[in-house]
Amino acid sequence: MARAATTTDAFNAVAEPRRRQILEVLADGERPVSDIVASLGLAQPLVSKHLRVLREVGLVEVRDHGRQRMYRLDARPLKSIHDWVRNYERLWSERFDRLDGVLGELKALEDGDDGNDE
Amino acid sequence: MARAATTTDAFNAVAEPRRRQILEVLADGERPVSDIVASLGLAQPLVSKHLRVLREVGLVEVRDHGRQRMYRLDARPLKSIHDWVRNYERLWSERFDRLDGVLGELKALEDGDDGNDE
DNA sequence: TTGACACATACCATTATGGGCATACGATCG
DNA sequence: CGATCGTATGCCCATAATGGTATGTGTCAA
Repeated sequence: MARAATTTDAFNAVAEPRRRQILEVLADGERPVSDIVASLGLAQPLVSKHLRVLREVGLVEVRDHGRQRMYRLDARPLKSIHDWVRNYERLWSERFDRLDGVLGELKALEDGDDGNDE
Repeated sequence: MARAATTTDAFNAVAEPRRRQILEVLADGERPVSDIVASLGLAQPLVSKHLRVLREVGLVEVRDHGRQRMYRLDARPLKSIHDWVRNYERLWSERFDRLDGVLGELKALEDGDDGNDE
Protein backbone atom coordinates (compact mmCIF):
# COMPACT_ATOMS: atom_id res chain seq x y z
CA MET A 1 0.00 0.00 0.00
CA ALA A 2 1.06 3.53 -0.52
CA ARG A 3 0.78 6.36 1.88
CA ALA A 4 -2.72 7.24 2.99
CA ALA A 5 -4.49 9.72 0.78
CA THR A 6 -4.00 13.34 1.69
CA THR A 7 -7.75 13.58 1.72
CA THR A 8 -8.02 10.95 4.41
CA ASP A 9 -8.15 13.39 7.27
CA ALA A 10 -6.94 16.71 8.53
CA PHE A 11 -3.68 15.14 9.68
CA ASN A 12 -2.72 14.17 6.17
CA ALA A 13 -4.09 17.27 4.53
CA VAL A 14 -2.19 19.55 6.83
CA ALA A 15 1.07 17.67 6.54
CA GLU A 16 1.71 19.59 3.36
CA PRO A 17 3.34 22.97 4.06
CA ARG A 18 1.64 24.71 1.18
CA ARG A 19 -1.73 23.70 2.44
CA ARG A 20 -0.89 25.07 5.82
CA GLN A 21 0.08 28.30 4.15
CA ILE A 22 -3.23 28.43 2.36
CA LEU A 23 -5.05 28.00 5.62
CA GLU A 24 -3.03 30.81 7.08
CA VAL A 25 -3.98 33.08 4.24
CA LEU A 26 -7.61 32.15 4.65
CA ALA A 27 -7.37 32.79 8.35
CA ASP A 28 -7.54 36.46 7.48
CA GLY A 29 -10.83 35.94 5.79
CA GLU A 30 -12.53 34.73 2.69
CA ARG A 31 -10.38 34.99 -0.40
CA PRO A 32 -10.59 34.23 -4.10
CA VAL A 33 -8.14 31.77 -5.59
CA SER A 34 -6.21 34.51 -7.30
CA ASP A 35 -5.38 36.05 -3.95
CA ILE A 36 -4.02 32.81 -2.65
CA VAL A 37 -2.02 32.31 -5.79
CA ALA A 38 -0.54 35.75 -5.34
CA SER A 39 0.12 35.25 -1.65
CA LEU A 40 1.86 31.94 -2.04
CA GLY A 41 3.49 32.60 -5.36
CA LEU A 42 2.46 29.19 -6.63
CA ALA A 43 1.05 28.17 -9.96
CA GLN A 44 -2.71 28.52 -10.07
CA PRO A 45 -3.38 24.86 -10.88
CA LEU A 46 -1.37 23.85 -7.86
CA VAL A 47 -3.35 26.08 -5.61
CA SER A 48 -6.57 24.71 -6.99
CA LYS A 49 -5.41 21.20 -6.30
CA HIS A 50 -4.43 22.01 -2.77
CA LEU A 51 -7.73 23.73 -2.24
CA ARG A 52 -9.48 20.63 -3.45
CA VAL A 53 -7.73 18.55 -0.84
CA LEU A 54 -8.57 21.04 1.84
CA ARG A 55 -12.15 21.03 0.69
CA GLU A 56 -12.37 17.28 0.80
CA VAL A 57 -11.33 17.18 4.41
CA GLY A 58 -13.66 20.04 5.19
CA LEU A 59 -11.03 22.59 6.03
CA VAL A 60 -12.31 25.11 3.52
CA GLU A 61 -15.61 25.95 1.93
CA VAL A 62 -16.24 27.55 -1.41
CA ARG A 63 -18.74 30.06 -2.58
CA ASP A 64 -19.26 31.19 -6.12
CA HIS A 65 -18.96 34.86 -6.67
CA GLY A 66 -19.16 35.82 -10.29
CA ARG A 67 -16.27 34.20 -12.01
CA GLN A 68 -14.36 33.98 -8.81
CA ARG A 69 -14.57 31.30 -6.19
CA MET A 70 -14.33 32.57 -2.69
CA TYR A 71 -12.68 30.19 -0.25
CA ARG A 72 -13.33 30.32 3.41
CA LEU A 73 -11.57 28.56 6.25
CA ASP A 74 -13.42 26.10 8.42
CA ALA A 75 -11.06 25.24 11.22
CA ARG A 76 -13.24 22.62 12.84
CA PRO A 77 -11.38 19.64 11.39
CA LEU A 78 -8.28 20.96 13.07
CA LYS A 79 -9.85 20.29 16.41
CA SER A 80 -9.17 16.58 16.04
CA ILE A 81 -5.49 17.32 15.64
CA HIS A 82 -5.54 19.66 18.55
CA ASP A 83 -7.28 17.12 20.72
CA TRP A 84 -4.69 14.56 19.85
CA VAL A 85 -1.57 16.60 20.48
CA ARG A 86 -3.06 18.03 23.57
CA ASN A 87 -2.62 14.71 25.33
CA TYR A 88 1.10 15.05 24.99
CA GLU A 89 1.35 18.65 25.97
CA ARG A 90 2.57 18.06 29.48
CA LEU A 91 5.21 15.71 28.17
CA TRP A 92 7.05 18.47 26.47
CA SER A 93 6.16 21.41 28.64
CA GLU A 94 7.27 19.76 31.84
CA ARG A 95 10.47 17.98 32.64
CA PHE A 96 9.14 14.47 32.43
CA ASP A 97 11.81 13.40 30.02
CA ARG A 98 13.27 10.68 32.18
CA LEU A 99 10.06 9.45 33.65
CA ASP A 100 8.42 6.35 32.43
CA GLY A 101 4.97 5.89 33.87
CA VAL A 102 3.98 9.49 33.61
CA LEU A 103 1.34 8.83 31.08
CA GLY A 104 -0.72 6.78 33.42
CA GLU A 105 -2.37 10.09 33.98
CA LEU A 106 -2.78 10.75 30.32
CA LYS A 107 -6.12 9.06 30.35
CA ALA A 108 -7.03 10.95 33.45
CA LEU A 109 -6.39 14.10 31.49
CA GLU A 110 -9.61 13.45 29.73
CA ASP A 111 -11.66 14.45 32.74
CA GLY A 112 -9.28 16.22 35.06
CA ASP A 113 -7.30 18.94 33.40
CA ASP A 114 -4.72 20.95 35.22
CA GLY A 115 -3.77 23.09 32.25
CA ASN A 116 -0.15 23.61 31.52
CA ASP A 117 1.34 26.20 29.30
CA GLU A 118 4.93 26.45 28.38
CA MET B 1 7.95 15.93 -7.07
CA ALA B 2 6.38 13.41 -4.81
CA ARG B 3 4.96 14.01 -1.42
CA ALA B 4 7.31 15.30 1.21
CA ALA B 5 9.16 12.59 3.08
CA THR B 6 7.48 11.32 6.19
CA THR B 7 10.69 12.13 7.96
CA THR B 8 10.46 15.76 7.01
CA ASP B 9 8.82 16.86 10.21
CA ALA B 10 6.43 15.85 12.95
CA PHE B 11 3.48 16.84 10.78
CA ASN B 12 4.32 14.25 8.18
CA ALA B 13 5.45 11.61 10.62
CA VAL B 14 2.29 11.83 12.63
CA ALA B 15 0.00 11.81 9.63
CA GLU B 16 0.29 8.04 9.67
CA PRO B 17 -2.23 6.45 12.07
CA ARG B 18 0.06 3.60 13.01
CA ARG B 19 2.74 5.97 14.06
CA ARG B 20 0.29 7.81 16.21
CA GLN B 21 -0.63 4.51 17.77
CA ILE B 22 2.98 3.79 18.51
CA LEU B 23 3.32 7.12 20.23
CA GLU B 24 0.29 6.33 22.29
CA VAL B 25 1.78 3.05 23.39
CA LEU B 26 5.01 4.76 24.28
CA ALA B 27 3.10 7.36 26.20
CA ASP B 28 2.78 4.75 28.90
CA GLY B 29 6.52 4.52 29.16
CA GLU B 30 9.59 3.03 27.62
CA ARG B 31 8.90 -0.16 25.70
CA PRO B 32 10.83 -2.68 23.66
CA VAL B 33 9.86 -3.21 20.03
CA SER B 34 8.25 -6.52 20.79
CA ASP B 35 5.76 -4.82 23.07
CA ILE B 36 4.78 -2.38 20.39
CA VAL B 37 4.45 -5.18 17.91
CA ALA B 38 2.16 -6.98 20.30
CA SER B 39 0.15 -3.88 21.10
CA LEU B 40 -0.45 -2.88 17.51
CA GLY B 41 -0.65 -6.34 16.07
CA LEU B 42 1.56 -5.33 13.18
CA ALA B 43 4.43 -7.16 11.57
CA GLN B 44 7.68 -6.50 13.34
CA PRO B 45 9.47 -5.10 10.30
CA LEU B 46 6.70 -2.60 9.86
CA VAL B 47 6.95 -1.45 13.41
CA SER B 48 10.69 -1.07 13.05
CA LYS B 49 10.20 1.05 9.98
CA HIS B 50 7.68 3.25 11.65
CA LEU B 51 9.96 3.61 14.63
CA ARG B 52 12.71 4.67 12.31
CA VAL B 53 10.58 7.45 10.96
CA LEU B 54 9.61 8.54 14.43
CA ARG B 55 13.24 8.48 15.41
CA GLU B 56 14.27 10.58 12.48
CA VAL B 57 11.88 13.33 13.44
CA GLY B 58 12.92 13.05 17.05
CA LEU B 59 9.66 11.74 18.41
CA VAL B 60 11.25 8.70 19.97
CA GLU B 61 14.61 7.79 21.38
CA VAL B 62 16.22 4.40 21.59
CA ARG B 63 18.31 2.76 24.22
CA ASP B 64 20.01 -0.56 23.93
CA HIS B 65 19.05 -3.01 26.58
CA GLY B 66 20.58 -6.37 25.99
CA ARG B 67 19.21 -7.65 22.78
CA GLN B 68 16.23 -5.45 23.08
CA ARG B 69 15.90 -1.87 22.03
CA MET B 70 13.90 0.24 24.39
CA TYR B 71 11.97 3.05 22.76
CA ARG B 72 10.98 6.12 24.63
CA LEU B 73 8.67 8.93 23.62
CA ASP B 74 9.96 12.44 23.23
CA ALA B 75 6.94 14.61 22.70
CA ARG B 76 8.80 17.82 22.11
CA PRO B 77 8.48 17.75 18.33
CA LEU B 78 4.74 17.66 18.82
CA LYS B 79 4.90 21.12 20.25
CA SER B 80 5.35 22.60 16.80
CA ILE B 81 2.11 20.99 15.73
CA HIS B 82 0.39 22.15 18.83
CA ASP B 83 1.63 25.67 18.35
CA TRP B 84 0.35 25.68 14.83
CA VAL B 85 -3.14 24.36 15.46
CA ARG B 86 -3.46 26.49 18.48
CA ASN B 87 -3.74 29.58 16.30
CA TYR B 88 -6.96 28.25 14.90
CA GLU B 89 -8.49 27.18 18.14
CA ARG B 90 -10.79 30.15 18.46
CA LEU B 91 -12.00 29.60 14.95
CA TRP B 92 -13.62 26.34 15.86
CA SER B 93 -14.37 26.84 19.52
CA GLU B 94 -16.15 30.12 19.04
CA ARG B 95 -19.12 30.76 16.84
CA PHE B 96 -17.18 32.27 13.99
CA ASP B 97 -18.35 29.52 11.71
CA ARG B 98 -21.10 31.24 9.84
CA LEU B 99 -19.95 34.68 10.79
CA ASP B 100 -17.27 36.63 9.16
CA GLY B 101 -16.23 38.18 12.41
CA VAL B 102 -12.80 39.62 11.99
CA LEU B 103 -13.22 39.70 8.28
CA GLY B 104 -16.42 41.65 8.28
CA GLU B 105 -14.94 44.09 5.86
CA LEU B 106 -14.51 41.48 3.18
CA LYS B 107 -18.13 40.62 3.46
CA ALA B 108 -18.94 44.26 2.94
CA LEU B 109 -17.10 44.24 -0.34
CA GLU B 110 -19.69 42.06 -1.89
CA ASP B 111 -23.30 41.95 -1.04
CA GLY B 112 -25.91 40.22 -3.12
CA ASP B 113 -24.78 36.75 -4.01
CA ASP B 114 -25.92 33.22 -3.62
CA GLY B 115 -23.91 30.67 -1.83
CA ASN B 116 -23.02 27.64 -3.84
CA ASP B 117 -21.23 24.55 -2.84
CA GLU B 118 -19.52 21.89 -4.81
C1' DT C 1 -20.63 36.16 -30.83
C1' DT C 2 -15.90 36.41 -29.77
C1' DG C 3 -12.58 37.12 -26.37
C1' DA C 4 -10.62 37.87 -21.92
C1' DC C 5 -10.68 36.28 -17.34
C1' DA C 6 -10.98 32.98 -13.08
C1' DC C 7 -10.68 28.34 -11.91
C1' DA C 8 -10.75 23.39 -12.26
C1' DT C 9 -9.23 19.25 -14.24
C1' DA C 10 -6.42 16.01 -17.16
C1' DC C 11 -2.29 13.93 -18.11
C1' DC C 12 2.78 13.20 -17.44
C1' DA C 13 6.93 12.33 -14.80
C1' DT C 14 9.30 11.64 -10.57
C1' DT C 15 9.42 9.98 -6.10
C1' DA C 16 8.77 7.17 -2.09
C1' DT C 17 5.50 5.29 1.04
C1' DG C 18 3.49 1.27 3.58
C1' DG C 19 3.20 -3.50 3.55
C1' DG C 20 5.03 -8.26 2.72
C1' DC C 21 8.84 -11.36 2.93
C1' DA C 22 13.53 -12.79 3.45
C1' DT C 23 17.62 -11.91 5.57
C1' DA C 24 21.46 -9.65 7.93
C1' DC C 25 23.14 -8.38 12.49
C1' DG C 26 24.09 -8.07 17.43
C1' DA C 27 23.33 -10.11 22.00
C1' DT C 28 22.44 -13.90 24.89
C1' DC C 29 21.94 -18.66 25.89
C1' DG C 30 23.50 -23.45 26.04
C1' DC D 1 31.40 -22.62 19.62
C1' DG D 2 26.60 -22.73 17.44
C1' DA D 3 21.64 -21.80 18.04
C1' DT D 4 18.12 -18.57 18.89
C1' DC D 5 15.97 -14.43 20.15
C1' DG D 6 15.11 -9.30 19.16
C1' DT D 7 15.52 -5.90 15.62
C1' DA D 8 16.86 -3.64 11.53
C1' DT D 9 17.31 -3.54 6.72
C1' DG D 10 16.98 -4.84 1.83
C1' DC D 11 14.05 -5.62 -2.03
C1' DC D 12 9.54 -5.88 -4.59
C1' DC D 13 5.00 -4.00 -5.62
C1' DA D 14 1.02 -1.13 -5.98
C1' DT D 15 -0.49 3.31 -5.01
C1' DA D 16 -0.59 8.12 -5.31
C1' DA D 17 1.00 12.68 -4.44
C1' DT D 18 3.24 17.02 -6.05
C1' DG D 19 4.51 19.98 -9.68
C1' DG D 20 4.26 21.28 -14.57
C1' DT D 21 1.83 22.21 -18.67
C1' DA D 22 -2.19 22.20 -21.45
C1' DT D 23 -6.90 22.42 -21.78
C1' DG D 24 -11.90 22.48 -20.40
C1' DT D 25 -15.75 25.15 -18.27
C1' DG D 26 -18.23 28.99 -16.78
C1' DT D 27 -18.60 34.22 -16.38
C1' DC D 28 -18.37 38.81 -17.74
C1' DA D 29 -17.00 42.43 -21.30
C1' DA D 30 -17.22 44.49 -25.90
